[in-house]
Amino acid sequence: MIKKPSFHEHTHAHTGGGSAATVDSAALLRSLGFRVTPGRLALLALLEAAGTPLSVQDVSKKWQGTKSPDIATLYRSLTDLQVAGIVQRIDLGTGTAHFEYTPTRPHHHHIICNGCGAVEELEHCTLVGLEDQLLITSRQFKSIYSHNLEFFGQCTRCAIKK
Amino acid sequence: MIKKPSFHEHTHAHTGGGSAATVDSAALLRSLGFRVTPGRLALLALLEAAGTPLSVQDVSKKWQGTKSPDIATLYRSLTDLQVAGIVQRIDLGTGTAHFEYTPTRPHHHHIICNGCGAVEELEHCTLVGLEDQLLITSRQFKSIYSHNLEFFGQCTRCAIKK
DNA sequence: ATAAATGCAAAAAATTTGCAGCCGT
DNA sequence: ACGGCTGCAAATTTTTTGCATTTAT
Repeated sequence: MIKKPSFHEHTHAHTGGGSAATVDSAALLRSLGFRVTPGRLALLALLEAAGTPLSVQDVSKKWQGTKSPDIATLYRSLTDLQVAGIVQRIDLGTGTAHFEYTPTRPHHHHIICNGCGAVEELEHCTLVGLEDQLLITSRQFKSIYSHNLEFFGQCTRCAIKK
Repeated sequence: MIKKPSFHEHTHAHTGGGSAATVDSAALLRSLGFRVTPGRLALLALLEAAGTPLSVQDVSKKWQGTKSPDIATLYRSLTDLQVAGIVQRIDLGTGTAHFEYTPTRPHHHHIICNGCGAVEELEHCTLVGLEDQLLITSRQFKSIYSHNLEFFGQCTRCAIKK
């Protein structure tokens, strides 16, 4: 189901100079063995600008300038990028997959409002230590690659309304 | 989207005497305002016996004795029970919802194998303290009701195979 | 030139909804 | 008897797949 991409011999580009906080997505894509297409670049730019996890529907709606790529293409791209590790798939409890691209920001999690669905990004994650600890007591596992952590609560606005 | 159930004036049954580790699901259902039907009881029993989160498909396949309830009924029941808080909806990263009923065991999380999908249940959760801490720094949130936490790694069996 | 990326159509899978009849309380 | 619960059919929504065409390298 999930296949690792075949890495190329390119360097793991991160555009050394580091022009502002923006990442050179083109170089990043290339370094991962992807071809640099306008669609891919626009997709990553859109995700990055959004600042919150988006569903495929969201992406399609927010797409601007050119006509949005086909839904099928979006699913394919996002899945590929997620497998490559530069896009994270997040479960907001809505039943549909959401994707996040955070080339600059560190690994983190979210808190979602049960009332209105508002998503707040949390400061960086403190679970790395926990992973090591878990592996010690785990019977079946010797390695952890990733984790998902989402909190669900009520945002202040919804708290007032009710 | 997710609304808390309106509790009745019944007592929060847990069959006082505590006959074995098994919970009196009938009383529990009643205490939450649900009707006690053979389907509900069998569903909870099946989930409890499974010992791992099940999808609606899983439930339907594992159903035994009588003919499995309709998929629509399963979705309705599981959603209701989840809203009531006695069933948890878990995201195993498969894209389909999984449900868990653990009336006796404490709140916990899972580690899922990226290779074969094996699910191991982790010892109880240590995140409660973290929640309080998060709320202090959160801008938009003052209360957290729940959280999802799943780890993804490689189980020892899959580690050998590759 | 080659293989990857995309669009389009279609299929498959997951989830929801409407409504009539059944059953727990 | 009332209202919740269920089955059945159908509709929606989400996600995947096949194939011909375009495009990056």
